This record gives sequence, structure tokens and C-alpha cells, in this order.
Amino acid sequence: MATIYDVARIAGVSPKTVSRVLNGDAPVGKATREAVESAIAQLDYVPSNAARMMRSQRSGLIGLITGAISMSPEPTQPAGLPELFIVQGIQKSLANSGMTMMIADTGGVVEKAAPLIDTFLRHRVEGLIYVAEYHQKVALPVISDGTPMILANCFDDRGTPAILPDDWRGQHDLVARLITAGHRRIGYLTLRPEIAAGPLRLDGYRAALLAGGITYDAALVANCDLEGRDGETQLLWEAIDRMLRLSSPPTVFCCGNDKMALRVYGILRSMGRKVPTEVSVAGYDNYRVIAETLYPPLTTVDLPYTAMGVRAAQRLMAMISGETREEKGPTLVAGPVYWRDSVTELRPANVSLLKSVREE
Amino acid sequence: MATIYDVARIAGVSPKTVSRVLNGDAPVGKATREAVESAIAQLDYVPSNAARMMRSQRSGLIGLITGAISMSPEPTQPAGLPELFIVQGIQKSLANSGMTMMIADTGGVVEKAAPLIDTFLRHRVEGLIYVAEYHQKVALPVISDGTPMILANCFDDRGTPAILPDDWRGQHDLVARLITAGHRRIGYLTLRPEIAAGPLRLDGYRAALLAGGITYDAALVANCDLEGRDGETQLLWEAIDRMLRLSSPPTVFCCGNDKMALRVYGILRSMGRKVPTEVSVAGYDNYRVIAETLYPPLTTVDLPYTAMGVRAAQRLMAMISGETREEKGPTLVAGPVYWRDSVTELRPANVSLLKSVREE
DNA sequence: TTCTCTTATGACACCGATGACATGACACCG
DNA sequence: CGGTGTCATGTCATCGGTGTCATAAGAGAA
Repeated sequence: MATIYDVARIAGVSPKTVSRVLNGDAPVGKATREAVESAIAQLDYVPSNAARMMRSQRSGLIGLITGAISMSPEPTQPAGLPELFIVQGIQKSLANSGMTMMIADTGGVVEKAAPLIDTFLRHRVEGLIYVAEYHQKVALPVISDGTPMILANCFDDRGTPAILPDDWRGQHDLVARLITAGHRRIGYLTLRPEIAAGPLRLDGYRAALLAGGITYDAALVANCDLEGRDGETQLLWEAIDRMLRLSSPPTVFCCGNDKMALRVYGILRSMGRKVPTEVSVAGYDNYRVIAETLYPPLTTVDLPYTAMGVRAAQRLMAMISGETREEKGPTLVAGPVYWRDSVTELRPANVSLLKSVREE
Repeated sequence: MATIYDVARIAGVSPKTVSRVLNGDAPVGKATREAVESAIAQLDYVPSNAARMMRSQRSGLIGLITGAISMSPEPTQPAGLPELFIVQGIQKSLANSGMTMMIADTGGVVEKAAPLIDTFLRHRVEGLIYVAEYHQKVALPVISDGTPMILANCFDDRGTPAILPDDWRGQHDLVARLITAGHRRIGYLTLRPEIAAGPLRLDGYRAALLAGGITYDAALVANCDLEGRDGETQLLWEAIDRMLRLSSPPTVFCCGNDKMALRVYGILRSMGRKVPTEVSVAGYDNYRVIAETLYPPLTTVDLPYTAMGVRAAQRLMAMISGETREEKGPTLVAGPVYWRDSVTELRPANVSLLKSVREE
């Protein structure tokens, strides 16, 4: 592999001048520049980042740690895709800043994070981002040196800067929108309460009911989330069946996520109930493969993963450049409600204005 | 950040001795080793890869280029997930060899590949892998220096080593299995013929029919793949309706992919046809969110992405270590048929042995 | 006892860039 | 015409490790 010395020799100039042509950090004569450029082309010269980095003490690298790539064997929440979108957002935002991203994967095993962080530190990354599979609490090893770190889709109790989905607001907005559409009896098939999003969304649901002047009814809420284990369909069936037999049954089912909504479609069809004419269904996640492919397309709440990735990268870059006006606490990112045909408008209204879009 | 000189000073030895402790490439006295290790711990010393790399001329880096992370706006094939699995396989296989993976993303724009490759070359990656979103032909810029490159899920006409899914065999095995289950009239809702997998799978379908002594009937084959555009559901509806009205209608529908199968479930249910008792359905891709969540779970063919990633990494490592017995041509990787409840066994038989599992 | 041979360690140059500083050639100014 | 800037370029040291070679100290062999 050619070096800057080879180029300098061919072009008949000093290595430093070649460096100047490469970096454009000092004026270079036109003839000299052309000679250097032709020598570079002739030799297929590519500068060595390692050498540059040694001198300049800047790596231009960002380390990204995720479990996305090899997700745990058990089909967790929305199946690995989310992290991908977060990574996409990070990438998009980083590309402009000239940073290169190194990705490492924990294979779902949190313990693997430590050696991976070490590898990154060896490469002298200028910042680290940890991306989690779903909204959760994590405990990562402390970075002894001062390398900045951001948590995306997760948080810890050390106050590490975190970017989180605004689950409360998302569920709130969806339910508020359902109420606007005339629904008063809103069934809610929740996520299990152990995961961070569960209670937050339930609170959002209750807050929206309250704001809409609707009394919370525990009979309309059921947890049918078995963490991917078998029997979920049966549990859902029973809950739906029970609710539909109420004297005042729900006109719409909110599901903990789109995957659950997919199951609910099948159950309702098997029960002979037409969606959405007889009963409406809404999901959460805007998991497009499901939400857009289902017939009718599914009303759901977007999990703004890409936007979260963008925010994560921005906040990290701010930390790297040493901005002092560093915001404290987690950054909450809300996603818009995607209103599709799976929910009936019970009351005609000019509601198009309500379609909030908060994504960037 | 502490350097090897700091460690040497604290430990009262020469930098070279510290290096020896770090790399274990020469005997070091017990007392000396302990002194060095304690100094390292005391200083939180992390060696610099850049410096090591300059001397040793080995980066320990593998560059991975993909469009997975920011997939094209149009919802292409199975929506970005596949590449993730390939990357997972690569990662798994690379982790053992001490290589670190750098990932860059083309954002779906092939033209961006050139600058990304350049970035990797600056980092002196020891090998490159290009991962495509779905089985396709690509044309990448030539790597002028000798850095080895592997194509995963794609191929070019320059004979670059490629790892590809064995679409022919996958469809063949599925159809053969259907025939074993007693199905003789097998409808096939194909992918569009422009994508590489289309014709390959159709050939596999025909070959399996031939082998099973069944005459190919064009009336049972329809292309309803509109590349994600609207109207696909309607097209599917019409094709299914037409086939079911035949004097000898299909007993099973093979779908181009699992997403299409999801639509077909909805259509059949809306037509009042029960799956699988009245008509069976099979997919392709083993897109687990769909295949395992649908009720009944979907019989489908696994696209062995993880295995492909493993193979890609292995083949690349072989090239890097300069193995001469380099195989020529693409490596085809076949995936197993996942037999689930969406297909009825028309003829009871001991077929469990046929459940081929080729994944590693 | 003297001569290898191994073990344990250090001295020093070097990998390929770039930062700091110096230098020579002009141009422009009063 | 000397002084002062700006432009264009070169010299040299340096970043943090490691390869090469040298050296010293003991162990075992002749």
C-alpha cells in the first residue's frame, strides 16, 4: 500500500505538501496540487487513518453497541427491527459530521458489553451509544475514561443521558383520537406491566379517558401479554370474548402492540366480527410490515425510532464538542398516531387537524 | 489517556516489557508481570489500536456495507430485516477471529458505496462484505488494491465471491413436501419475475411438480406482486377467486413470501374459507413475526440468512488468510422448510423424516 | 571451570501521518 | 528602498505502540 512518502516522491514535493493537498488546510500552488493529485491517482493512494489519528488524537469514530443484530432466541417485543431504525437515525445524523460508525453486538447478552466497550476504547472512539431492543432499564459497566455515552431506548440509574420513546404521550394521543372519533368504550389489551412501556402507556390511556370525561373501567383492561410464550392467542380470545359479552361492550380494542393486533384480527374474524364495521382495532409500534399489510390497514402509534436515533446522535455530538448547555435527564421523543382504516369514525367530525405529526 | 510509557514508568520497566505483558509474545518474569498489571489497572490503561496497527500493519477490521440500516423508502421485499440476520451471522462468526466489524450504510443508494469503501480502505480493513437487501445483481466499484471482498445476498458479473440463498431448492423442497402431504393441485402466487428469486423459485416449483409426476398447469400460477404498490390485495383476491372457481381448484396456495401469505389469510377468511381445513397456505422467507404470529402458524421456507452470514465471514476469512483452495463461483445456501399448521396433511404418512434441516 | 543455551529485559528505530516552525519569494506600503 | 505581510513550501519532531537486535544473568552441559 502506497504511503504519503511515495506520493511525495512521485510528485516531487515534500510529504507535508501532499498532506496539505489532502486536507486543504493551507494554500497550495495550482501546479503543485495537480502534480500531487495525479500522483495520488497513479498510485491509488489512500491515506492511513491510523497514522493520521496518532498525530491528531482524533479517531472520527463513534461506537455503537446493540443487541439488535443478534437478538435473543426468545422472540422479544417487536423482534429486533426497532434498533435497526434507531441505528438508521444515528447513521443518518452522523454521516453529516464525518464520523464513522463502528457497530458491535452483544448477542443479547449484556455481559458482553464490557469487552465490546473495551474494544471501542482501544479504537479511541469519541463517543458511545448503547441501543436497547425495547424501552427498558439497563446497567452498563462504567466508562472509566471520559468518553461520552448515550443510551438509546433505555435508561439507567446513574443519570447517563438517555433518549426514550414517549410512551405515555403516544398512548394518550391514540386514545384521545379514538374519543374524538366517538368511541366511549375503549378496550385495552395491555403489554405486561414488567416492561417499562406497560405502565407508562396505561397511564396515558387513563389520562386520555379522564380528559375525555370517561370513567376508567377495569373490565375493559386485560393483560394478555405472555412474553411470546404459547397460549397468548387463547388468552386474547378469552379476554375479547369476555369484553364483548359485557352489557356495554367496547367498540374498539387497543392492543399493546401491532403483533398483538395481528392476532386480534384473526380472533375477531374467527368470531365472525367484522373489522372495522362491527368492532375497531388499534395497535402500537407502527410495525409497518404488519400495520400496512393487514386488511384493513391498522391504526397505530408510531414508535419514532428513527427520530430517536437522530436525537441520540445529536446529543452525543453535543457532548463530544463539549457543549456546556447540556440538557439533563432523558430526552422523550413522541411519535404520531397513524390513523388507518381499522378504526371506524363513529361520529363524523372534522378531525383531520388532530392528526399530529411530531416526527422529523 | 494513559500510554504504554506511563505504564512502564509506574511499573519501573521498559515500554517493550509492558508490550510483552499485553501480547504475551515473550516470557515475562512473574514479579514484573504483576507490577505491570497493577500499573495498567491503576492507570485504566487501554492500548491504542491505531499505534499498534501502524507497526504491525494489521487492522483487525472488517468492513461491512449494507443498505439494511436505512432501507429504501419503498417497502421492498421483506423489509430490511434479512440483512440484519446476515450481519448477525457475520458477527457471530467474526467474533471468534478477533476481528472488529465496521458497518456503513448506503442508505439504499448504491452510489454511496464508493465513498464508504474509501473510508474503509483508509481504516485499512482486511476484508469487505457487501450485504444486499434481497437476492439481486449489483455493480460495485472495483477495489483497486487487493483487499478481499465478498458479496452476500447478491452477485455481480465480475465473479466476485458471492453467498446466495438457494431459492430453487427452497421452493422445490417446499413443493415436494406439499406433494408428500398429498397435495396435487398447488396454486402459486409468485413474486414478480424481475427479482432474482422469482424465476429461480418458479423453476424449483416446476421441478418439484415434475419429480412428483404432476403436470404443470399455468392456470394455477399468478403473479400478484406489485412491488408494494397498492392494489396488491385486489390482485390477489382476483387470482385466488379465479383459481378457486376452477373445476379442479388448488388445495393449497404457495405465496411468494410470508407477507403475501398474511394478505392471503385475510382474503380467504373474508371469502369464508377456513385455513387450513378448507384450503392450505404456505409462504416463503420464514419471516417469524408473521409466520409464527399468524393463526394458524404459517408453513414456510426459511431464508437461511444467518447461515449465509456465517458462510460469508468464513469465506472472507479464508481469503484473508490467503487460502489457495479458494472455491470458485457463488456459495448457495439452502434453508429448511418449516412445517406448521397452515397446511393440511391430505394423506396421513410418516413424513417427519422429510423435515429437512440444513441450517447451521 | 568454561562454554553454550535459555530466560528476562532493555535500547532503538520505525510505521505514516501531521503540528510547529522556518524559509524563500514576491507584493504592497509609505 | 527597507519593512511588513502573505503565499508556498520544506524540515523535523512526534503520536504510541512493536519488530529487531543486544545484553545480562543464571542453568545446565562438556
